[in-house]
Amino acid sequence: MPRAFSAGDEELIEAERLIRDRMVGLDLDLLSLAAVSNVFRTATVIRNHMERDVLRSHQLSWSAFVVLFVLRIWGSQESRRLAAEAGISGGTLSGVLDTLERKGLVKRRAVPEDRRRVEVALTADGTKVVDEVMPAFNREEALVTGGLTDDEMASLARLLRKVLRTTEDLDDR
Amino acid sequence: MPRAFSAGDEELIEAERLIRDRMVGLDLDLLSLAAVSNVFRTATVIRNHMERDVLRSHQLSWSAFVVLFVLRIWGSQESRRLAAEAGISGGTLSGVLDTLERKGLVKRRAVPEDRRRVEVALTADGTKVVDEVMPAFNREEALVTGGLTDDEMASLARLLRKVLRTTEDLDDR
DNA sequence: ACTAGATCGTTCGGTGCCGAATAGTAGTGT
DNA sequence: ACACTACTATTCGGCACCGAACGATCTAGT
Repeated sequence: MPRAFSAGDEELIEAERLIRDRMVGLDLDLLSLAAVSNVFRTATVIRNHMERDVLRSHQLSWSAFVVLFVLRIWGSQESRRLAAEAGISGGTLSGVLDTLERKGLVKRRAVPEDRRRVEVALTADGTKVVDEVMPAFNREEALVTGGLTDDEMASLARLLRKVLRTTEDLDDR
Repeated sequence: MPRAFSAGDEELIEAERLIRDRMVGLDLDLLSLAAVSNVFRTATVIRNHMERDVLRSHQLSWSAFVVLFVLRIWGSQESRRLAAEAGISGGTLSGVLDTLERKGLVKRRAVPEDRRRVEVALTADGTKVVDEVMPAFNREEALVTGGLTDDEMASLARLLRKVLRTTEDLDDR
């Protein structure tokens, strides 16, 4: 998303005016546009920051880390649920699991009752990696949210959850 | 990010308790964790929604649309700035521009004064595509933020801008 | 039993994405 | 003039990503 949407309040207002001028007649909802744009821009910047400063030194991609984290917190999972929790498609998960299995951080196991399904579990090495990375990751999370009070962090999380649920409801239809 | 972080307040609290239990001794900042997690989860869900319901029918990827949008609003750009505005690396932009140029939506032009640089401009077709897609895109933005009041949307944008700026400052060091 | 349909994980094609390496160009100092 | 440094866009390798197509497996209905 365009940088100027997010650089500061003054620039935001100017950006909105510019958009309204260039898109005259298109009748855009600029409040929604600004809110959604900032979600994307913030996510991109934080993700890049995390990949560079935390994950790279452990040779982990973003999705690989998310998968390991989900397994660490919620325990062994079947592929389908794991993909949903990690927010990636089944096809993508297959590739990520190939990578993680090659590194010995994760293990696939056939489910006896239903041979279509596969259960994924952390190995001891995998557990060790999450426990090393997670604190470093969380330290950076605290840094990037350092400009917010506790109330603002909670408020941010609450507003995002609302948008999230609304979008999921739209998709479920 | 894990679904349970975001499904609702009760589940969030349970998820936090679960994380604290599983990660005991790691001393995590759960407020930061929840805020950042929700940024990612929300961005992913909205992006997937937009790609499926708005961009697919126009054969556009997310980044391709962002590039077209930036060019439409801010006019012709040189590659370097365009990549920064779109939030992607220079290497990625080269590929995206190849795709867009192949479709005839965009045109590269050498800058006479400095032959290293390249200026990118929308074609007439490209302009037409943005003007078709943008209103549909914005309608979906309004839908996904439909659960928020105007004040909440503005507040969400403001909090995200704060996090964004903090992260950018971290990266600039 | 048997078939029709649903559901699972994987594979595949096309694209995006990054960082590193590269080639070409410009500016600076000597 | 010349080297040195800095900067540009591109190419490349490796991984991620999606949706569609696929093969294997389970389930329901007959």
